Amino acid sequence: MTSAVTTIKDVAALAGVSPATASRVLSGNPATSKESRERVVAAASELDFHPNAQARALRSTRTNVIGLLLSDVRNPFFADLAHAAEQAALAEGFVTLLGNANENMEQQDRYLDTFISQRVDGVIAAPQGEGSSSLQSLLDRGVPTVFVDRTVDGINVPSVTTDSARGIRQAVEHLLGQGHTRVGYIAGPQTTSTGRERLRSFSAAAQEAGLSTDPDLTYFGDFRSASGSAGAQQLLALPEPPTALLAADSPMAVGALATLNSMGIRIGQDMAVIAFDDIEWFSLLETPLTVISNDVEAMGRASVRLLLDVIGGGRPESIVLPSELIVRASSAGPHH
Amino acid sequence: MTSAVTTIKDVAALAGVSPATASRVLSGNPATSKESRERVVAAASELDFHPNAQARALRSTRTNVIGLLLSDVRNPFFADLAHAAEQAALAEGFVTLLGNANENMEQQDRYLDTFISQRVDGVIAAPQGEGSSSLQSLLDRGVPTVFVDRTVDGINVPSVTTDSARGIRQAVEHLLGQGHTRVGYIAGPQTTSTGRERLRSFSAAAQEAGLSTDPDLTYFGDFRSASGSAGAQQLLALPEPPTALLAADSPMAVGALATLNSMGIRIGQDMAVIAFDDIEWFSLLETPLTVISNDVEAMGRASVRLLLDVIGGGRPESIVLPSELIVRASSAGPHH
DNA sequence: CGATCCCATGGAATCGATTCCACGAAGATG
DNA sequence: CATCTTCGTGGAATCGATTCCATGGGATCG
Repeated sequence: MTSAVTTIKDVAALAGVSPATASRVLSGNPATSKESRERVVAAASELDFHPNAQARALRSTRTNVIGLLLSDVRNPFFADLAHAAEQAALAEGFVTLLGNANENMEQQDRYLDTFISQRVDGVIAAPQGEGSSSLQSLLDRGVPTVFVDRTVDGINVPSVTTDSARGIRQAVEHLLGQGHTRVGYIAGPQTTSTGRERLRSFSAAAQEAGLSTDPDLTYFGDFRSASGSAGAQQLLALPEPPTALLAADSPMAVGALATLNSMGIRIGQDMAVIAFDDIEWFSLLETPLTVISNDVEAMGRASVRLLLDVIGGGRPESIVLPSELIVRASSAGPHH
Repeated sequence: MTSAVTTIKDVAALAGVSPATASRVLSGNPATSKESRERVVAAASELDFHPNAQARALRSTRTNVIGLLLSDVRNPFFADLAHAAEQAALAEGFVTLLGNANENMEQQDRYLDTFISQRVDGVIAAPQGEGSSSLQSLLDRGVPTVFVDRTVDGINVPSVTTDSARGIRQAVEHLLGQGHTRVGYIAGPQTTSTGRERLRSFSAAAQEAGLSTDPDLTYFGDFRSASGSAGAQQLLALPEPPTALLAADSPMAVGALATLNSMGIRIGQDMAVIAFDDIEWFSLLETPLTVISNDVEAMGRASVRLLLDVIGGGRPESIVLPSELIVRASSAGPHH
């Protein structure tokens, strides 16, 4: 390990040109001769030169880093989203700083502050809450930002979201068609736009379809599996329990399934179950799960595309992707 | 949006001190008076000052960024690992650059080069392959590095791995006890240390236990679910098919399960199945899945702990975590 | 053939923090 | 009361790239 780090000066010296020329060659500036291009490239590879990204960013005010703020990569939905976004970013020459907010406001703000300090070129966020001062700082500084999956009321940045109303309406109508009238809803946290929108859509659809609007049929979870278990337990303990359950995301659905299994309640027979988000293995369950699916891959790619547009100075329109009910065996009629 | 960015000079001016003093206060240098501390902190908050991480890193040669190189976050094992590592790093004041290598050598090298350029303070990698020149560059430069889950032969860096031999031996003995003698093995890619070690352990255990060592009973997959499906198909098409399957990771197990389901083969009755890695919902399947489990959370945390030790100049011992068979219903005896 | 333009180039300033060094004031010691 | 520390401070150098600006040589044009 040679203690001295190789800098662009070393490369320039070896190539017999000035640092300015070496820099031009290495950063693709066209104002260079073929001769110096060859010499510099050879020298750089000879010295195994890796330009210092900090120095470069300091002067040029571009970092080629984007910040990706999610709730939790352990949720398959976000894992897919993270993978799609990261791969799309990489293809455009960006690397990804990952932040898991864990549905926690403080951690979200901590990451947003870090993104500001890191001077990331842009941020893709699945935000939560309302009055985040860090989010406001980010926008005040003009850091290019797009929302993905979720939005924040009153903050106008381009977003890629899912139209959950459509899938939820289909689900409600499907359940009604199967003879269900009391449907338990395991809601997401009302601090997220998706949590709110899905609950609103469900309530509206339930009312229109003539399902019971008993408020006890709604349980407020937090998008994590433990709350799905708790929700299922509470709903089943009602004097007049539901005959069907709809969970607002897949971890809560998993939690609910675990509860049902452990109570010996047969899914699709004693209890219909529908989950939001289609996860690969949901179709492998004893009773394949009926789901409201959306295209996560497309969402991840679209968010990067939008962000690049914003970075480039554009003002792209927000994108709303469709959701759709996929009927499998878990949503059969009530047991008689 | 004021066009001028606020720098530490602005903070210093507002606080009535020099930039040097402001810097000392903001970076926690104890050589500061209470008075200037208060004034600087107040000024910084008043101006919503976020120090430029690039400038700081350039001078101080510390970035407070670590690079995390994984195969694919969509694999729940790596998602759990990423989450644990990222949270542990955050608690120590580090943010995480995420790289998905996708079991692809070029992409791995691309990320390692990026990590070098970004001058990350350390790298946690689940590597693959052998003669990666980028990996060699990383180590030649003395970038603190630890391996997690996987290692590279001939490269001596601290690592956190799983002793898969133990769990595999238990699985083989368990299957033998259930009367199985032909066990199909869906192996991981032999370009990874885990792929090799698990195959070696399985072969050794199978031989010792007296199971069939027919080479056709081994299918070489790539740790992705499609190869699990293909593997199950090929193994079942043998003239003398196995009565049990062991998959070297969870996505391949999922693929195999999908194939078995679609062929109408009943898991735990017509075919025993055991998977490596315990995923939350494996116990929710029609036939809860017998697995070889390991503590991913602990692995993630340990890798950060080791890395911090290396960054601090230590030479920590590698850690090997145990694996253990968890018997559920999917591994019953062969059907008669 | 002289004036003009273009293009590759090098020198030097610059980005925004940290840190070395020197300095003066205050407190400790004999 | 003189000397020696200790401590907080500011000025200036520094990290390693990019980029502005000036320059000289060759091609182009009238």
